[in-house]
Amino acid sequence: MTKETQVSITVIRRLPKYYRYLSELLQKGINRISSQELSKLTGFTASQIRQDLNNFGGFGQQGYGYNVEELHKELGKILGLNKEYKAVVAGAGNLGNAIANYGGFKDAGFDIIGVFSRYYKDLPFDMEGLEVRDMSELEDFIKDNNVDIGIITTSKDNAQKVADIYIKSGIKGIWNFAPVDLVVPEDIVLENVRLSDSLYTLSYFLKGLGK
Amino acid sequence: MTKETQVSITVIRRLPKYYRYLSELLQKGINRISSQELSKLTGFTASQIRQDLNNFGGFGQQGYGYNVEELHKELGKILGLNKEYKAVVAGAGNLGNAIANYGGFKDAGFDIIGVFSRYYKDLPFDMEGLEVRDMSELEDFIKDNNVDIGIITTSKDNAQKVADIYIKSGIKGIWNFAPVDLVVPEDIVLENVRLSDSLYTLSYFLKGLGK
DNA sequence: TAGATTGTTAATCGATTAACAATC
DNA sequence: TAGATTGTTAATCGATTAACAATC
Repeated sequence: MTKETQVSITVIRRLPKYYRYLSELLQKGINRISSQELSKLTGFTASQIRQDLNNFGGFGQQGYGYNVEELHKELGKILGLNKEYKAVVAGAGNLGNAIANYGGFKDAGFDIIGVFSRYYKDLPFDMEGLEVRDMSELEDFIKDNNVDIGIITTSKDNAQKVADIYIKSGIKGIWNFAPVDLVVPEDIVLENVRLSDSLYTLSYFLKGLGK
Repeated sequence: MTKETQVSITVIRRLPKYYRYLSELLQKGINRISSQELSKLTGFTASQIRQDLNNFGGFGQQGYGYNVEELHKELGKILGLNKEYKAVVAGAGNLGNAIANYGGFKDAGFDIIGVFSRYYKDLPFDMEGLEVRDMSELEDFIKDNNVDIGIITTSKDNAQKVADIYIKSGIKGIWNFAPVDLVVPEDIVLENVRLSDSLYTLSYFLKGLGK
């Protein structure tokens, strides 16, 4: 709706870090911060910080800096954290369990309202209060509850199948933990978490150390 | 030791994807691939792929392309996946549990040989066969077993304390899941997994969809 | 050999940094 | 007002893409 020209993904991926530090400052009761101070905290240059923020508007004030509370609120809006999202998890293994039970997402407005598994009949462990449903109910559940986000913590072999169900059911965003590149229509937002890629990167630099 | 001039982090982070597709090709019994075909698979341009690989050597052959098995092996070496690493997990919550029990890391040469918790006395759930030790034993355990990698799945409040123990004990790499920026000496390799950053990024694009 | 595809140099594009006038 | 710090333009740097000679 705004004329706002496409902001680059590199900028977007820095926003959560700004948001995190602003949350801390807010908690500490600090109500003013300059790009230079924010630079010390985040490790980004002051210049870059000002450039980044100015993609979304002039939140600062010359000679003063930025108001912590205001900037925090604005970044929250930009990231969509002022909204409530409903999410489901498909794949009730250890990782699905961890994601479904991590309280921090709920606090940020992401409410996980269902967990689904193919192995409903004999799950290997207790899901800690969260009722685990059979995968066959996934589609109806999403439609009935207007679920926004589908989380995939299945094995890589089942991930695309689950994604297809998500897409068919009208989900808008997929948070994928399976190590596959999912095929999704372009109006579906896909965000991948690549745990082994991250570990391999660590390994690369360890090797450089001569280990 | 090699004269190899510092390869940029953006290149490094693409390597695991190449490696993943080459593993797949290998499994399918395909033994030859061109940069153009690899481009179709990965979504990177053929030109970029050739540039990336040539940071590490000329693995291809004019008129032919790349030998899948050879390139796979070379990338494995570059990423350090031909080595064995010992790792420990600090923080035996849901996420620590998931990481410690995920078999895939073991297969890639990362052996998690210990799990540590502050709440050893009354862990809220069973750790599935993995013995959970008290945090007080962490330092000696690392020294006695020559542990390479320390994984942090504690709350953010305890993460730096754990990192300090890791550093003191001689660990070389830290894989951090806690949402804090850890302070570590520069000879320690630090790799962060930012789950909420990833979720916030998803949220940003969902919002753009008008949700 | 003719065709294909690399390795590499040069051109382009985008992102970061520097600089400074505007202004609180 | 004087000092500080933004917003923004210009300069630099780095990464991606294009092009093509080398060569299998």
